[in-house]
Amino acid sequence: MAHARRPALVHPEAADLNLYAVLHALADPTRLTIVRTLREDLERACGTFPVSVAPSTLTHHFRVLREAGVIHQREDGNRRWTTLRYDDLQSRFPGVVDTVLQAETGP
Amino acid sequence: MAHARRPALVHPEAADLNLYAVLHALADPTRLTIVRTLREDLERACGTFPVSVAPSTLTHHFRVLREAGVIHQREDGNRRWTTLRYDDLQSRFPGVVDTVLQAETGP
DNA sequence: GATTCCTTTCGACGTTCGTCGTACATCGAA
DNA sequence: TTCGATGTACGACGAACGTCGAAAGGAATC
Repeated sequence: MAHARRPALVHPEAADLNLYAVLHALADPTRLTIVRTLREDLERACGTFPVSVAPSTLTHHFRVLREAGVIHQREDGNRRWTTLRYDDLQSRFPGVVDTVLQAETGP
Repeated sequence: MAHARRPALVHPEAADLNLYAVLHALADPTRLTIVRTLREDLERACGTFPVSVAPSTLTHHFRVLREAGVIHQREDGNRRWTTLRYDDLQSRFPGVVDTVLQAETGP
């Protein structure tokens, strides 16, 4: 049996994604910056996002995004790699992510 | 000089609409129901929305929507008529309202 | 082993949220 | 003028939020 490492990361099923939770997750500048970065870069480690908050605050924002089903995180040694669950979001809430990102930057 | 009636309702300018405030305003079932109703019916009085919360709670939700610039309210005697600021929203954040409403009802 | 790096957990803080009941103000109608 | 209908203002409540610092964990490296 494998050693008990960190507690396994919880990701909701695509079918369980909740629109209100997703909208709430997107309604924050720091988190929307994370989403935008992932929309362009596919996968990144936690510490490499262009945001300026304390590390523990960043962890909090990642949890909000993860529990809303917006991002997926996987462990890899020391690092935690993050991806956008774009296909799941697109299938449940078509166009929401892109429309919101487009709205943030302006026309 | 005119009598001091109710305090005048405050509506932000279209140029001042804030995406995070709008998303937050939409991230609630009661408020999204209000928006959907207005998207279909143009103008309604406060008490005629298909929601089930206390009147004072409804007033709170209207204030959140109004201060985010999502709705417009005008006084008319006893009543307060509410409309969706669809054109303003569309010009500042194109597609956001319709995409979100569509996402709520599902494919 | 010791050290360093990346990230989390915990506790704390002030703020905001969604909800409600009560009281109040206004208007139109009886 | 009195009454009912409409909607607000206020205060309260528990819960959640966004933020941070301190401490700790695990993994990689020395």
